Amino acid sequence: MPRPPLARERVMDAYESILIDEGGRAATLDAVARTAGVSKGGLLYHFASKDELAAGLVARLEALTDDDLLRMKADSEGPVAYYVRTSVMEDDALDRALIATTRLAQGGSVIAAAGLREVRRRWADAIRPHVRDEAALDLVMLLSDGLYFNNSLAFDPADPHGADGFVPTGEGLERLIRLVTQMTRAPKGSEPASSEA
Amino acid sequence: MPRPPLARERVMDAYESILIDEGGRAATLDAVARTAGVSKGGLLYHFASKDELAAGLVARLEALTDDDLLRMKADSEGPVAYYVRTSVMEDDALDRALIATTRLAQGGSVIAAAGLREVRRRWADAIRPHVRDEAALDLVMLLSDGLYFNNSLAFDPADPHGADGFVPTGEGLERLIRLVTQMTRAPKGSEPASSEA
DNA sequence: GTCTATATAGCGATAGAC
DNA sequence: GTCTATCGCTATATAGAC
Repeated sequence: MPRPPLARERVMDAYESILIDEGGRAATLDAVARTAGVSKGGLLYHFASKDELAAGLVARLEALTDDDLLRMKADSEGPVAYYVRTSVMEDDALDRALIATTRLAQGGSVIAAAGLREVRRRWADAIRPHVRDEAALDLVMLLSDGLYFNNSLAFDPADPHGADGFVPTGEGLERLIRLVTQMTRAPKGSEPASSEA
Repeated sequence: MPRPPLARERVMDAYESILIDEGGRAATLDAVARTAGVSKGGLLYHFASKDELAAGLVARLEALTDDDLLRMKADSEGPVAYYVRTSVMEDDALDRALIATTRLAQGGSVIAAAGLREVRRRWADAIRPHVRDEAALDLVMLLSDGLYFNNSLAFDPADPHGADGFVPTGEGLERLIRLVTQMTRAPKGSEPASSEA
């Protein structure tokens, strides 16, 4: 990798943070530059337009998704439990990129919406061999989408009522994971690692 | 009801349509007025500010939700099947208000986010007595959220690949509904219509 | 590679005629 | 109740100095 300049990464981080904390409308070039500690001109050297900023975010999301797919494969609990568990926002790099991209997509960014569909497709492909059928796959994917959706509606991170109890945590989450893994598990000795159409 | 002026409703419809088709950023006063066939001044007579426009949308969403809760209660298949089935966008009035409000919320509108949480709470309260436990309720609610979320990512209504196969339809949807209703059904003779904490 | 200064356009909202 | 005209602000993007 050509290892990107530090300022570029700082701009990207600032863009992400503003999208997450204040929504798409607040993510102006001015606000992003100020938060990143550079001038508007400095920002525009690295990202020549707002569209390039969005494209940079999608690229970051896709790279982080690749990393996550490797961790998912290696997880001892299995992909379904891993996927559902990691869908409750922990504020790690992947969660942040995902929420930020979601905000952009809802604002009308075509490139962000396409990026979201692409990473979702990758996750679905990785999970498909481990569930019993397409209905089970739909269930797992949609459940995860629902978790991210609810998290993405909580704007004020200091407000514990942001997600308003719709995102289970702790024991509630564990019970949900047990319910879903039981409901979707592929029959023993079917296709634990094979390919499927 | 004092029956609102026609122009007011036309403005609201236009606002909704633009939010759905082009996203929150495109929903400017100019664009809304043009689509509604009134001038900007005319629009601002009915809605004195952009915030009032957003508040009007939330009010419409809440009214449509009340209607839907009545239909849900009366549905012969039961609330869970009804709720999941009606979560795949059919482009009816409720779906449109819900997607439009979602767009606003993701853009950073606090009032829209609060409105969404409120209607979601009403649906959850109506469904709770009909499922086995809180984990089952979480599952149903999150699944529905996931369906709406995916639908809300398909911007171009002419593009059938917008939701990219993640939203099951036809037989796929029926299988999903069967899976979920079986998974969450309350034990026979528990509390089919009682109240619960 | 980063800055300041500025061009240009679009937005929300007001004022006042009809 | 609806219109036109316009103000003041903010946004994206460019030009050019350092």
